[in-house]
Amino acid sequence: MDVRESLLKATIKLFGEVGSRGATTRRIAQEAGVNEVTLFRHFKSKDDLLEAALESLVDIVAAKSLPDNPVDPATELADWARHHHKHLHKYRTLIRKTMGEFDEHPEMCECSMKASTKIADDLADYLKTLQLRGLASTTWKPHAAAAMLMGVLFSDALGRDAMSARFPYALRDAVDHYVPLFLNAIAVNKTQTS
Amino acid sequence: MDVRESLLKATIKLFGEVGSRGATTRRIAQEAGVNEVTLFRHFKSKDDLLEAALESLVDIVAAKSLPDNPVDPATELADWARHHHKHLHKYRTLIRKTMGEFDEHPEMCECSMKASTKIADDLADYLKTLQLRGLASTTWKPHAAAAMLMGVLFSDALGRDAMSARFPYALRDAVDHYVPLFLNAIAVNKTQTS
DNA sequence: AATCAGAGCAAGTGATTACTTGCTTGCTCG
DNA sequence: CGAGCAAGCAAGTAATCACTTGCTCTGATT
Repeated sequence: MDVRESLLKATIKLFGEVGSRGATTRRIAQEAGVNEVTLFRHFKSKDDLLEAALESLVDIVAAKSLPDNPVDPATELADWARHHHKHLHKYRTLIRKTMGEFDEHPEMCECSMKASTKIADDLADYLKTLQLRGLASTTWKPHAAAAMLMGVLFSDALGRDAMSARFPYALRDAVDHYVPLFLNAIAVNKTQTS
Repeated sequence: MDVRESLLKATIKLFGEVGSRGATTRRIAQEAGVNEVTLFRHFKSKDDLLEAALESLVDIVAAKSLPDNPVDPATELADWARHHHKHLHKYRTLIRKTMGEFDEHPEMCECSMKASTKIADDLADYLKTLQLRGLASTTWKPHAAAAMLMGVLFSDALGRDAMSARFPYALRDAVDHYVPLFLNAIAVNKTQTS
């Protein structure tokens, strides 16, 4: 594996475990299996490395999107929610660290925020289409509804290991509890699929 | 003001700004207007001080609770949501830092998690009462619904300064968008109040 | 065979960290 | 007056941090 690539990978891993101040250049180099000096030959500073590492990760998350032409909102939203809930949970420690360091290093976290905003916009667009086609009520704002679904997925994925009492149902069943509630919230016309 | 008290206050302020690793004992002492040595005469270590500081803060949040006997769910939930949304937003930087440091210092954050769990339990109890009295649908689990409302308040309060595009409405109006959606979600019987 | 870029290694820089020690100062209570 | 306690102050400890310098080695290319 490329030296630069393994440095980025090691940085992401350590940053998720111990944050930017805990991920020392020595530990990163050791984790990547290279000399510390080599690290500084590839990146001009630690901040430079951190920024590059976070940017390299964002590409992965952007993938999954909702269909332009809604056919079965219940199923489509459930699939979408399951996908993003899984991702949020997988990267939960890293996301927690990113949030904690936002106020000190906003430029470092900017790409993460952009990714999250893009996902929210996609969802809001989809919800607006539902409204336009008469598949859902029109009493709510798409961005507010999007915030609602994303909010519960986010806080579940990030909070269930810290506050297990707040989420007394299995991780894999979580989305099945939230999506029906959300469908009620936006008043989707019931179109049973089986 | 008491020396110990001003140390706790300074710790909370700095921790919210720069996290535990950034809040050095020197800066804390300076912020509190006391000598660094005095800090160590009151707290045996920096970790000891941090834990005491976070604990001293939790008492404030516990206050507001929902009525045992629901009369007007729409108004009661809106009041409750506004109150907690305000608190979450006020302490957003501190909460972000706490989340970021959870994996490294879980014992330090435990009291925060307990406070959050208590609030969620209160809400879940209230929602269960709504179900028992026939004021809402019974197709959902109280904890899942509670997670939904708290989730959107949480992610709005913590995310709107970092991702303003995701929340294209004023902070003060946010709750007014979320609560109607939530009332739909749990299918509260419409009881207009005016 | 000669060259040269990329990586390792040993050592060291100056700054900063949490925390300690020894001593002095000032306030309060009897 | 005098005892005792709480705080300030100067200085120092050992560790760790990001980052640099100078040199050596290796392997591919020309």
